[in-house]
Amino acid sequence: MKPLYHPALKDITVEGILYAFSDPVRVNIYAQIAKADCAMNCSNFLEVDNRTLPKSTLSQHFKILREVGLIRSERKGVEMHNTTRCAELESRFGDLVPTIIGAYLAQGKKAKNR
Amino acid sequence: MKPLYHPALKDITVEGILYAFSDPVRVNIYAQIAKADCAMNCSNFLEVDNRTLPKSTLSQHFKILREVGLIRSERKGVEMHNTTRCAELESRFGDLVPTIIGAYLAQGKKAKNR
DNA sequence: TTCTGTAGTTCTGAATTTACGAACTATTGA
DNA sequence: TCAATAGTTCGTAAATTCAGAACTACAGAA
Repeated sequence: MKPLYHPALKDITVEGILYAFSDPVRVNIYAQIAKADCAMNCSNFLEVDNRTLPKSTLSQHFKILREVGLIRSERKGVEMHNTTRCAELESRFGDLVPTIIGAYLAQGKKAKNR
Repeated sequence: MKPLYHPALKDITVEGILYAFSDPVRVNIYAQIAKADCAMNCSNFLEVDNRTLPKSTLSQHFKILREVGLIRSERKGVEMHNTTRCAELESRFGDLVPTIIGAYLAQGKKAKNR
């Protein structure tokens, strides 16, 4: 099995980030990892956005988040340990990622209050 | 020909905005409209990102920007008058859109300086 | 060591989405 | 009414995404 690819900070692009966040499932996953900034394995996400997703689909979403440079994934035993790369990202893109996630979460709250 | 659809402010979503910006061509078009905030017709964009695009493709990109709520398009004679809805957007999503466009433009500048 | 269960990846075909040329609509001005 | 310009819509080919099945990797038990 191929080793997981993580781009260097300098190779992370705004286009990549925007592409990754174009799917609400990925925004949701990223927001959850960011909130609980520590261990997060795929199985925590079998339910995202009230939808049950097959693990192959989830694996693809994690792969995209990883290869675009938003998260770091490390194998810990059988599980995968996913964390955000937010410190690095902030050094290069400022508030871009927090602003997107903030807007996404704020909208979610409003929707609930109806 | 069907009249052009523009969503009401309350129907604009973060998901929609992120989806629209997942394509660099659309980010580029939006950034240009925002910069020259006044008349902007499609033909100004036959060249985007150093690529020549057919007008049917451009028309689709404008349609997506419009239907997601990012721009407003009005027919003025034979041409189309495209403007951003930035005041409305800011009232609802704060800095979301300016932050995204800012990050995109900042990256472009860095790339040029190499 | 081997077996079993758990976690995740890769492969593959089907379904969906996107791109773009051709044909069409709308408007203006000769 | 005709021609020219601007843009949209249609149809299909190309590319992308989804999800089930098969596979790999590791840990713990027998």
